[in-house]
Amino acid sequence: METLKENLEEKITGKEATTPPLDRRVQRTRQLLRDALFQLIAEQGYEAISIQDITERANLGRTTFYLHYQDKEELLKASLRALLLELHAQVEPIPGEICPYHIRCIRIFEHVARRQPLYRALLKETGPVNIGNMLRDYFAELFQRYILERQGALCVTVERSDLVAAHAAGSLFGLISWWLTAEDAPGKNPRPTAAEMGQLYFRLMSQGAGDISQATPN
Amino acid sequence: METLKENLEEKITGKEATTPPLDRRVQRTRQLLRDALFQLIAEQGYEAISIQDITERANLGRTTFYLHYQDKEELLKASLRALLLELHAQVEPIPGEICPYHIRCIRIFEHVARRQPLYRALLKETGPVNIGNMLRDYFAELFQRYILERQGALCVTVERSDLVAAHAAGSLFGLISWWLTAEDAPGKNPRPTAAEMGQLYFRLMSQGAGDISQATPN
Amino acid sequence: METLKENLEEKITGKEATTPPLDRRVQRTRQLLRDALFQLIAEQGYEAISIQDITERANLGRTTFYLHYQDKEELLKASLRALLLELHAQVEPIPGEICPYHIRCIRIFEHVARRQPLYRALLKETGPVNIGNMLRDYFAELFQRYILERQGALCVTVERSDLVAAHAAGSLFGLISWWLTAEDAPGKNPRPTAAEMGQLYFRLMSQGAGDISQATPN
Amino acid sequence: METLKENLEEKITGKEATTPPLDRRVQRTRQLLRDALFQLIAEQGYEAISIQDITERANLGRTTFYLHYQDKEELLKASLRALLLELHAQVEPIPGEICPYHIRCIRIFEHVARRQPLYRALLKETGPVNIGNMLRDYFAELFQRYILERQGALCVTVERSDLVAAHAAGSLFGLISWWLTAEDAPGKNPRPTAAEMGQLYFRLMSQGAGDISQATPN
DNA sequence: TCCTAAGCGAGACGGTACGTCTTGTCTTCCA
DNA sequence: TGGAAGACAAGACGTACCGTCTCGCTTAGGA
Repeated sequence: METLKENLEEKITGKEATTPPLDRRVQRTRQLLRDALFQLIAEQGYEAISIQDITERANLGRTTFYLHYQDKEELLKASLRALLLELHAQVEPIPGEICPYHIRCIRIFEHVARRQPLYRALLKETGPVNIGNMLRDYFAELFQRYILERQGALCVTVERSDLVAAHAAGSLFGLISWWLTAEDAPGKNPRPTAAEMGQLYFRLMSQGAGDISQATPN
Repeated sequence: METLKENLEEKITGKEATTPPLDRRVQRTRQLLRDALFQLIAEQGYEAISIQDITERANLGRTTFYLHYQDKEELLKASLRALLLELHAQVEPIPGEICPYHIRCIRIFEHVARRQPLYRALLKETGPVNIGNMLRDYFAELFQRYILERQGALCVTVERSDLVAAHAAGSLFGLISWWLTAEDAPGKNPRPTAAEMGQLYFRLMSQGAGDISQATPN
Repeated sequence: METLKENLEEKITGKEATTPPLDRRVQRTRQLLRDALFQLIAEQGYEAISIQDITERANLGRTTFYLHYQDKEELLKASLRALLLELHAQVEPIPGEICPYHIRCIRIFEHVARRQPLYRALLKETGPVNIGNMLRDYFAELFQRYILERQGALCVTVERSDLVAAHAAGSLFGLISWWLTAEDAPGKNPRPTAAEMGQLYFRLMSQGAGDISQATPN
Repeated sequence: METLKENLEEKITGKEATTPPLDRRVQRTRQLLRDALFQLIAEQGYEAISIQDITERANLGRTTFYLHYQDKEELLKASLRALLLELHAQVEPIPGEICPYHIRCIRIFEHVARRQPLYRALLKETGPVNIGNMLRDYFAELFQRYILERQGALCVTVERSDLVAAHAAGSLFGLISWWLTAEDAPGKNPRPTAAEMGQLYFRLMSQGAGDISQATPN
């Protein structure tokens, strides 16, 4: 069950992992590029950024960028992989820890809260890579694992586990999106806390929004 | 409650609606541009399209594009508004018709099925506009309307109706995404039909995926 | 010897003369265009003017321009022909009048003085038509006529009369250019009057700048 | 008295002279652009040339043009400066050489003869820069220098030396124009040689076209 | 008096060139 | 060898004019 984490780690270091030590300068340069990208995304959104912008922010020459990444997109992917790894580390129980699922749900929202400006930018304007889809895929994998563990206890047959995972991931994605966009206007209900969001999400997953089967509108 | 439809209609025709006749040539030209855009999106994805491409496909001069739209993005928005209007027309009950919600859910998937290649491209690679968010917003509005009608019958208080709408929309989005991506490989379960998807979606909404509260994995 | 005047008149009215009456409105419209052009040339120079500018200044629709002239250039030519006709009328002696050549020289500068802003703009920045060449050609023709009348009295053989005409025209052109550009700064010699310029020009033509044959500079 | 040459050299190399080495590639590229421009001017005239045309002829990318010159006009100016420098080098006596003015006049026409096609195009159709005026200004400077050296020997007072220079330059310009345009038709006088033109020009300058003061035409 | 042809305005359209911006490649130096 | 600097090709962008066209309005002059 550690495959996910390993997968992510592999993905993040990517081909970088192949040449093991890899000159510290190189590592430092790449880190500078990644940091610059995330800073700029939070400020202007992904689309508006040029490679020039990134290297200027990172105090590097434009040519240097191409020594490490082919594309703005490749850099984005690498950076997102790092972000997901961070998410994973903060959500999954540490070995030996008992951590029921609803706690993990809360932890997800806590992670998002910590990185609020970045997520806000990422979710609002999605570049060619579609961070949304990447997140959804990760969430789907997360839930599929759970469903497989609990098979039989759910009203959904295992064969459709991927489908349910898509449902859960989509919902989570929608909720995060709503949460980051919701304003804390006076007179309105205050924006829920991360814990409340996590609880609510868990309830929506397990029980749905209520029995609406006899609805006959119009 | 017809505001949505009216809104959409207003938005699509936009300022075009103000000067009622608006030279048929203009209407035709804009239609050509919209059609060309959707064709090309299905073929290459949004990002890869240049304005040159669009006008060539539409058999128009490049300059003409700028007489009608500022941006590739503006054209996309107008086109998406038209698509949503189409969706709306196919989902909402015609006056006098009785159409319970689960039927509407099925109709949504039927609409998607009809426009499969387009949706596949739109959902996969999202440009600056994020069709996903637009769809989610529409779905959210759809469900919020329903929740308001049925308030009391749901386990969610009305004050959080927008939150639940975000959940429902996100889930729907996730399911559509999964549905369009799922392949019909032999040995695997066959891809569900639109009706099955609609039913399933309705059940997930109303009852959730099952009681998973006592989960203690890991 | 009146061919020149007739030529000019023919040229100005151009094909317009073919359909004799030619609706007064048409005449008026063309006049408006010509006036607008000269105004704008004096203000911005020829190159910077767009057809839009001309028609706006003339209070006409852009399409209307093309009903009368093919080009900005064609309009310029027509306008210049009118200007040359004016020059001719003011320089040539009226029938019966005795008018020695040095008087005509003065009249040329008087004409230029009257139209100062226009000439300044025309000489400084020459468009594709090269008003300079047109003027030079006219001057050359003027002097050639004189040379032919006086043949024998000049140190230049008749066979080279066109050459001398080119010399005279070029010089005149240079002097006008200098005259229109020279500023009347305090401490400097005051800018010569039109009469002085005419006299000087006549002297330079007939006697040259002085005997410089024994020069051995450097 | 060497200021002129130095001025010209400064102007040609322009700011390019400030960073002495200036990558040979840059020098080569600019040379290619200049050559392409002159070729095309001789073929089609200045106005008809697009920047595209220039860079294609020079085997360069269109963008590259803008790395070196702002405008077609700026390139023209730079090219003309080089041409004038060439003229200057061929006309002025080399140090120690004794070269009376009438010889220099001949050399001017010899230079023009060498560059015939170019000059023909430049004089006929003058773009916004007006090569004519640039040449005239150079000629004027040339003659003003001479007049200052010989002051007293001329019938024109020194205070008006600029005026006489304008006369001389204009005349020279007119003669060159005529010379390049004159055709060598059978039955007509043969086109004069460069030496003849130089001699003639010198005589027209020093003695004028003859005494025409008692003319009473018409 | 009507009505019919012409002048004219408005503006959609295709086309060409412009000057700018970004990308990715390459080459040359420097540490 | 990693990185800086920067020339260069390629190509899309949005803008500005151009010249053509179609559509109606108005305004005479001839029936």
